[in-house]
Amino acid sequence: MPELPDVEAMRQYLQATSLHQQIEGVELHAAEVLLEDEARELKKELVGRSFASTRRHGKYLFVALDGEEDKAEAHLVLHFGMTGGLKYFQELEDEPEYDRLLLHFAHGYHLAYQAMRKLGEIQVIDDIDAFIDRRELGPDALDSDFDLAAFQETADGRRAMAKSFLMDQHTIAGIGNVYSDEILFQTGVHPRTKINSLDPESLEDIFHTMKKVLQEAIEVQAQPDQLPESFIIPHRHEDGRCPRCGTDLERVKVSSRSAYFCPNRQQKKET
DNA sequence: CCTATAGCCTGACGGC
DNA sequence: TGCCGTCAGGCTATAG
Repeated sequence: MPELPDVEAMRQYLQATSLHQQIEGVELHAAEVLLEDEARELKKELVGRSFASTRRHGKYLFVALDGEEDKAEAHLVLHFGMTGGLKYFQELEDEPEYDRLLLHFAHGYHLAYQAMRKLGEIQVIDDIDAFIDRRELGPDALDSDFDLAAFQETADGRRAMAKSFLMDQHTIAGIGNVYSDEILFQTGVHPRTKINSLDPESLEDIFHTMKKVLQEAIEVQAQPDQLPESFIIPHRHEDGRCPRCGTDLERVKVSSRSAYFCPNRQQKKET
């Protein structure tokens, strides 16, 4: 589930539940591939400290660690891959399946990072901006500094298909398979349209729709069943029909991902 | 520089 | 029932 709105919902969730509680224990369960550092280092970094604040960039969640003065600035980095999530709970019987990182707080509550498929990432870093640079992440899609002019600049000269363009984290950080479908659906652009073949008005429409769709999804905590029926997301499955004209939705591969679209409202534009 | 493709990881589901 | 292929809202490395 984790695209920008989902990660933002998790950020708010962690922010609301897990700040300012001392971490007493750290458990790792079959988490090797998720860890950049040695597991022992991760535990050493976390135990005795607490979470002070949160920040998100694209699909990455950063949690600042508070604590001993002699320790350097540090942030826990969480990336959720395709199946990751967070759960805060009190009773150990509520421990979720496939939890890879389990934190025990001083007052008896627990926070679990769980992920069935180990495609995510867990590590501790000292500098968020350096991390974003190192990963060559593009601007966060919802960053207010990322305005229309900046968007037009990133699109300039790009021959990629619209869907691939929106999903490229080096270009814009935060949009994945599902929300790229939504943005293109709402702008009436076929997912295989080449970015450099779009007229300026369509490109501008994509930009504004991108901001609006992501914002709206955050407002409902990225829960698909809370999104408007007029979105394509609730209908994004085999047998799904366009909520605006009733046409059977089609599915095509774009960059080896499944793109759902309405063949009536999203006509392919040849280059 | 750019874009497209395989591979990583694990489980669910449908067809034979 | 068991096996096999495909698919799943991720990213990186590599090939063209």
